[in-house]
Amino acid sequence: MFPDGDLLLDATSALNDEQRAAVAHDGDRLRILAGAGTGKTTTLTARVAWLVAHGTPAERILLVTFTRRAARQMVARTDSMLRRAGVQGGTRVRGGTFHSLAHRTLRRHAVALGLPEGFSVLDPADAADVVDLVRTDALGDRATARRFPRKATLLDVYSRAVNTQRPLSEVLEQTAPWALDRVDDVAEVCRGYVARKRALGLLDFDDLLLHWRAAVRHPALGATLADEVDHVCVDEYQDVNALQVDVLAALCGTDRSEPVGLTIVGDDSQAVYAFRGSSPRHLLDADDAFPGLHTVTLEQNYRSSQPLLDVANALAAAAPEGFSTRLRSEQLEGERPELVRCADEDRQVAAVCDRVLGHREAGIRLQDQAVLVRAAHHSAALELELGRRRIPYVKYGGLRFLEAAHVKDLVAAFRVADNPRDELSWFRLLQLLEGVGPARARRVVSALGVADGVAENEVLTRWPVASSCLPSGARPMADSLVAALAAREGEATVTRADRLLVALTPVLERHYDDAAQRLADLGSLVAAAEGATRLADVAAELTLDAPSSSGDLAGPPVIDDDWLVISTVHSAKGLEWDVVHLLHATDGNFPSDMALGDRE
DNA sequence: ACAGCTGATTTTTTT
DNA sequence: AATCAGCTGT
Repeated sequence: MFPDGDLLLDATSALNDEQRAAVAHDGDRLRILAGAGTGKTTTLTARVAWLVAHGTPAERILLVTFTRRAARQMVARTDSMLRRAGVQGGTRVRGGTFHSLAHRTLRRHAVALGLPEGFSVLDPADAADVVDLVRTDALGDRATARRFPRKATLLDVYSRAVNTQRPLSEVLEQTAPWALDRVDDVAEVCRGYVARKRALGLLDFDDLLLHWRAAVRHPALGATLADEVDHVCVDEYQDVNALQVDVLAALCGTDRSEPVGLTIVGDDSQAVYAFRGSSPRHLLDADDAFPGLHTVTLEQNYRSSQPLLDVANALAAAAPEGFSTRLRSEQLEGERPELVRCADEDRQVAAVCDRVLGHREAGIRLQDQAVLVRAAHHSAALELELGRRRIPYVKYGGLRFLEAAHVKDLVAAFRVADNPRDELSWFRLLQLLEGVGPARARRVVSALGVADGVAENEVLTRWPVASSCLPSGARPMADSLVAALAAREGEATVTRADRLLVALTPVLERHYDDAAQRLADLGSLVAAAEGATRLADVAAELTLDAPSSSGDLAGPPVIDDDWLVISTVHSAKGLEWDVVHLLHATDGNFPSDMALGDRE
């Protein structure tokens, strides 16, 4: 019955020779070095189709990506290809980001792994809040000559130490050298953070990977997990870190009874996540980790003209090591990139606006143009001017929807509604009230018995007692908020979400100067609760599968049906436009001067 | 004792 | 622009 001729034909008919060699490789260790714009997604999709045509059930193929967008796109494309070829229903490729796959695995096997069954996942901002709690506990008001590292920096230091398995002092020297004289305090905060996470049943992003690794290395459970998979495909392999390689090595290890195949795709010249422990070394040295690895290189570029690629090739050739793929295009004619010198930021903004409009006059929609920046705040001046000129735009990267303070407030309400023992969310909510700061919030939380194992349904019954810790001015708002927390029989999740928003509204109005603007965002968060069974799931889903811009959740801009894209370079990887404007192409930004500390 | 304010300080990129 | 440390008024 196999191979399935139609499927194969559909998958491979439009491929070039390089791509076909990759797709039809008949071995179970394949590395595809795919330069930018060489049809990587097409090739990987076709590879999946080829595997299915040769007998691998689609649902036993695991597709691992780094971003939710890539995961969605890849799964959708393989799905439609399989459907077109008439492969029978129920067969969907399993796909997701490293972190979301880890999350799913840990949820299913929490008990076997010794994790609390209802563990919650901390996004980096939540994690920073935990660090903040721990820091005040651990340090008290120890007098200091110098400023102590901020909570986000502390978290970064901790995370790097975990991901790279290096001593704290070494990491600190690299990331926050000015605080070296306080290693002991930093270490104490880290220890407190770990203890607190354990006590509260919380996992941060690093923990997801750590426990996933433990799961696949577990003698019995690891075998079960590997038995569910026949082939693993990993995209953007140049961005994996040591922990992720460990997971793959365990899953696809040679000691499995049924060998699990592996296809990795990457491009060492597109490695941009070294700051979070990734290293293109893992792509370069993949043949050590996976013996018998076969390599195919894709250099035929379909995105750009040759003059543009010449510039990219020249830059890449200067890299001290790596595969140095050379991109070629069939489109030999074309313009070279234009370097526009601007005397100051105002003139840069004006120049970009004029060019964007000029291109639109020439028939290129705003959607087919993009402005790329190295750091999210680099576009601030441009955004102001776009606003003045009424040019609609969507921004990717930078502050995420879920990181905005007011969004976190509503999410905290969602979480408490589902799980009244969520100490962190209580703590956050209470401090929104007038006259309530860390100290009072702490007292209320402890009066509720949140920390000391009071049954979930009993927490709210303690409210009348606990609320006596609040100043009288805060009482009415607090009471109505708590009244909204209780679930009602047969009530839809969206209705409940909306009720929470209504109760929270006066609180937010008092707390934020620009409340009107902030409240406008929150309707879409309530809408996201549609169809979810638990409110906390809305938060968890969004934590790991966050919309990449507020636009994703709020819908496209209202003014127009065409809009310009502003994106960080990081968020733009893999996308393409007809015209791209790069802001601040100056020393210190490309590359960032913060990345110039060492040779790499 | 505490919340909330003020002025100084720091500032990349993201799962 | 967000965060932090120290200050001030309740």
